[in-house]
Amino acid sequence: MMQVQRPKPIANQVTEILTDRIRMQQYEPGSRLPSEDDLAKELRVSRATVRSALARMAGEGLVVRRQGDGTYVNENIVEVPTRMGGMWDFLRLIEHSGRTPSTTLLSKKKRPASAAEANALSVSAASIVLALRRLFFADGKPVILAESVIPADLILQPLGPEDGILPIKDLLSQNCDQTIAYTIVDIHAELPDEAISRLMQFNGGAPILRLQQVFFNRNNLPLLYSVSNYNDSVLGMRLVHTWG
Amino acid sequence: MMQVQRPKPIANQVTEILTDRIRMQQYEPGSRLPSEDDLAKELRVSRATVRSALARMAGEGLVVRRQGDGTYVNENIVEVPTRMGGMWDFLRLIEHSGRTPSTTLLSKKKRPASAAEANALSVSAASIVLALRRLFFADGKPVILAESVIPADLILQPLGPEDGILPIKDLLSQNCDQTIAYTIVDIHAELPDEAISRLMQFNGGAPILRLQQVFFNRNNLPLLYSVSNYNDSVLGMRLVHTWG
DNA sequence: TAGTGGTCTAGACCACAAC
DNA sequence: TTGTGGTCTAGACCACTAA
Repeated sequence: MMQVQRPKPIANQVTEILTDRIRMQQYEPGSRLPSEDDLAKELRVSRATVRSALARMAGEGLVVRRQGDGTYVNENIVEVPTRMGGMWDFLRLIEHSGRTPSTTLLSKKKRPASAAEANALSVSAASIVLALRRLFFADGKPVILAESVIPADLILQPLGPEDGILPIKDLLSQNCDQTIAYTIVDIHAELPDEAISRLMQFNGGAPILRLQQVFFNRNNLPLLYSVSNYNDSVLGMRLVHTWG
Repeated sequence: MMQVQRPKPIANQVTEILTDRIRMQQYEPGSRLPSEDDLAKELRVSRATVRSALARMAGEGLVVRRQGDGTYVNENIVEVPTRMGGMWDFLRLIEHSGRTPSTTLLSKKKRPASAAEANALSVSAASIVLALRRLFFADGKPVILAESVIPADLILQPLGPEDGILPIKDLLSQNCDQTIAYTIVDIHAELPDEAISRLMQFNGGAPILRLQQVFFNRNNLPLLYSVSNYNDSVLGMRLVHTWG
């Protein structure tokens, strides 16, 4: 099931190299990186390629660039999961917060879509979908309860017993041969109902974050609709937004 | 107080032109844009410049690009405020949702910083800050209650009577000569206390979204700390995330 | 003034999808 | 096969900051 490894784009490799150096503190927080010309010479690539990598890292907030001065490691950003995929890969998100992640598959079944699901996925009412209910833990404590719904006709390869706990990105790739291009997220504050409170071991009346997401591929085909209940008293939700 | 207008970068102008054409439906939702070569010829710029503009628009989800095929207007994105600034400019955000925005300044005063504020702004405990409490309305209904706090020593120009209702971006620019480079946002679900419920005209026990933000300039200097209480039952919070 | 990042160009070649 | 976007290069010039 492993895909063939075609050579990665040079700019991505440069991004990885520089990101690794920052993570390994080879470039210390707050310090200045070598100039674009120096990096280009060292890595044997053009300055444009280095710039493309640095622009991406600046967009994620990992570095700050100052014209006439230099490129600096952003010391405020170290613990923020600013990577695109990382935000919706709950296991990595929890791990990133310094806790031990784990997950269980509560249920996996095919059923007719609800009205809201059919609407979100642009499929006809009550058409068949595969529904996965999953619970994610941080240090053994439940933090995220997610229900993901996929149109049944997208599934090319039946899910094996281990596939239910895969990140959705990988599940869509392996079982549907689909790649996520973008997602639209609606964020709401909710009071958990009794079923959710029980599963997430709530006792007080604390509110939770509820994220409703639709994932699309490059052809604007809705791939997956997901509702995540997010216990933000345990695991904070943090974003970085860059300007320009 | 108007700044001099230096010529805008060509790539930004191209971005604006193409974005306008999409907004004006000159390029219809779902339709294919002219090829990069054609746009470059038409606008008399290099293909690299066109690509820079299109890459930005694709990063915001406004268009979808398909190698070997073309660049398409994303029909799912029309109402999503994906622009970087737009997310935290509440007046524009409300306007974008199709309602009439308005705002009032509840209070404006200098006072010592709280412990949380001093920590967020990296200033010494109880140093003087300017605090603005603002309430934003959509069609006359209160939707966002925000308290913004600026270190007093950043303020070069005293705030006039009209400055209290400016977007923070403009306020920081005009009165502090500062530009926002990025912001770190923490999102939580909260039950509003009695004071907030009264100001936002709540009656039931519905939870709200609370956003805590710190805005930084390119020198990593904290400029402003803001706590926004967000009535998401009136005004939904929606984000777009692109991959790649 | 020297060195940095910011912008832009022209051109080459590749990967991919539609016809 | 053709045309599209994806990648990369080399080089020029500009804008800004620090010394």
